[in-house]
Amino acid sequence: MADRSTIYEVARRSGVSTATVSRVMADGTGFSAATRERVKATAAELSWVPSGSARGLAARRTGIVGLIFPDLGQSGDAEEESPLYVDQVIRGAERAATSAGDAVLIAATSTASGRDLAFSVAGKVDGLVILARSLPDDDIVALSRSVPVVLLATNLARSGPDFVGPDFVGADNRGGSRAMTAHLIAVHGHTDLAFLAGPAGSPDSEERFAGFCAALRDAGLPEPAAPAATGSFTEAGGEQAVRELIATGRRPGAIVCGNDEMALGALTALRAAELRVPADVAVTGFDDIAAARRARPALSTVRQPMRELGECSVRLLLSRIAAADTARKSVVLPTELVTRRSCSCASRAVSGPSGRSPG
Amino acid sequence: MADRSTIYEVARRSGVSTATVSRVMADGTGFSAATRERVKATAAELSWVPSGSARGLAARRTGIVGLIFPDLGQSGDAEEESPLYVDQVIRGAERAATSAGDAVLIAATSTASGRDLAFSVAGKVDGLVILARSLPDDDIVALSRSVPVVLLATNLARSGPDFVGPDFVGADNRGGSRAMTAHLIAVHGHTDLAFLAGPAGSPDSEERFAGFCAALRDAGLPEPAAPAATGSFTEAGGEQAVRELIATGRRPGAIVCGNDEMALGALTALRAAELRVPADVAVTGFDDIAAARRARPALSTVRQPMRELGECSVRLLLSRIAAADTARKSVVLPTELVTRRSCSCASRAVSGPSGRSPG
DNA sequence: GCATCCAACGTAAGCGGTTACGTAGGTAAC
DNA sequence: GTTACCTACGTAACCGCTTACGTTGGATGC
Repeated sequence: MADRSTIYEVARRSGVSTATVSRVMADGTGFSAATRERVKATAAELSWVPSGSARGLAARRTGIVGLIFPDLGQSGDAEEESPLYVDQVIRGAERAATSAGDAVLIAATSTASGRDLAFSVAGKVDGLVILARSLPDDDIVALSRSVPVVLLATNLARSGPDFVGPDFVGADNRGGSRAMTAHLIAVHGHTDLAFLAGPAGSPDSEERFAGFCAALRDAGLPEPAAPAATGSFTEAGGEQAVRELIATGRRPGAIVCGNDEMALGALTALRAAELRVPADVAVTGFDDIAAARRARPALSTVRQPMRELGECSVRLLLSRIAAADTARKSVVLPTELVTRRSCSCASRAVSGPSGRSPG
Repeated sequence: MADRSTIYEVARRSGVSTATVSRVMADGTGFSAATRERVKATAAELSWVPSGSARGLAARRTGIVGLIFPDLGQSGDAEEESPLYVDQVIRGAERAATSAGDAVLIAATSTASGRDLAFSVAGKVDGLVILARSLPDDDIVALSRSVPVVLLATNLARSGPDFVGPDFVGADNRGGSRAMTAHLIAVHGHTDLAFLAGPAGSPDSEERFAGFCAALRDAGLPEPAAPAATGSFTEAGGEQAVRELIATGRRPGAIVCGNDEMALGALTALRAAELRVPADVAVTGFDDIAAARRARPALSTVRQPMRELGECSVRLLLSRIAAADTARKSVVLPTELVTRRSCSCASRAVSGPSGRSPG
């Protein structure tokens, strides 16, 4: 509690200068073993902890990285255990940071306070990891002008000629979607597949659609020019999109959805239309949120390695902080196929890496 | 990236002094609207964010609170989604901090690095919330000498005459256990109940045992002098303890376990002994970890309000930071009874607050 | 018309470390 | 016995803010 003692006090009592105390505390060199012990003893005796603020100021390095994530499930998840999606990322980030001697500052952006919060955090850290859907692109661009930023699982839409965006870490959307689609074709014999896209302009959705198309091409099936339907990345969006699809008279054998929420909505719409899943139509998602496993039927999906994404993004951020003026990097982590009932699989999980590529 | 500009640069370009810039950025008073806009514009133009370190140094307040938690499930939870226990606390802490304008720094202590990590964090924050099982008591005492500390869901064993421990926030162990035991007696008619205690000296275990005894007393049943068995707070501990209990020839109608892990172990031991749960013997846990719901039979247990605990501990910490020299506080939050198959209940969840009391 | 008061600033002394640079004393080389 | 060099420190100039205190100029009171 008595946070009163300073490096001066410790130096005085140890009979050395503040420089020496500083060197000892930083595990540096330039002092004898005896001096080291004396200083450490004095510090312990005074229960002195060097001030992070003073250190940060003088050394121009706080030793803190910030993680900004969207505050999903503000309400309504009293019953539902909230998607541990974000939690895994947090844990991964913490682990990577700690093992590098840094700490992680977390902040959830509720749409209201997002901008101010983010800027407040930006001042306290050496760099920022920004998770998808935390902030509008403009704010991200603004932030990245005052502090190193790594984007996680999202990418800036704007890619002008000389615009160099922040570093990026994400999962292999294309490969995962391609693997899932190939699975539906090769294992379950589907030939009439429909893709349910997320909001227009979403890089995630576009990449997943590209993977879907690639798998069709691979199998020699006709490749659609555009997704069969489009909606927002929500249950309501998926339900709506499938309802409209059905209304057009289309009856695909399988529906590949842009994400799990949409797939969940798709299940609802299909049930309402008295179509059985997977007997009449197979449904797949993307992300493997907690609800996917609990859906009836359990949802086949593509899992993103959340913890690894968290770790990876912090590592990338730290390397960027250490070397500011190197080329922009982007890292793509492999996804994992999770096959459950909704695609007619009985097995628990067939896993397989989907690919890995530089950006 | 160009984190170059300082308050001096902003002041110069705005034609004011640094004091005015500072006042504007802190949303203070003592400047005209015109000045305010000019400064804000300049700041945005330079994409300047005030340095948290410099602010912290000058104002003696970082605006950061630290949360220290144990790094459970380092390995082996590839299949198991790790108990979201801690994650809920983190989210709660984040919410409370953010709404007070602060941020949360998180750090997981793996037994190896615990001490150093904690002290490193202590220097960067205004105060610390320390979750149960993160650190040995000695380290907690040491930390609390250099920074305000709130203990979460654990309490220091040592309570010497003039020893004033840190503030404390926890769930109503006694009330929760009492309610569960009363449920077993009143609803399911049990009269021969056994308590499976955690490690000796654990305040949690002791309080839960006390609640167990109180319920027996309430019902006019004989009250044991000591728990029927004792083990560590793990599955192995619970399994072992029940095996030994059975070996003595004892066949209680219900086993009230010190926590969920022990209860899970108990299920295993009972199965091995060919005793059916709940037909032959009822089993209950404490905590409501994720695995409790998925156990066969699903485990009846007592849920701690993790998110609320996180929120509450941060709020308490912030009030302590604001007013250092007030009496030690302790807050006890009510628990919730969660009845599932393992106590013969079919219903999903019967909830009820268990009590609330000052310390 | 003059004292009073207040809003709107400016001045400058820290806050508690880090670190470039300087120095003393001892050792090795020749 | 010098010179050169290295280890183990000390000196002091920052790092970029906050804030107590001082100042100014116009409005107000009488």
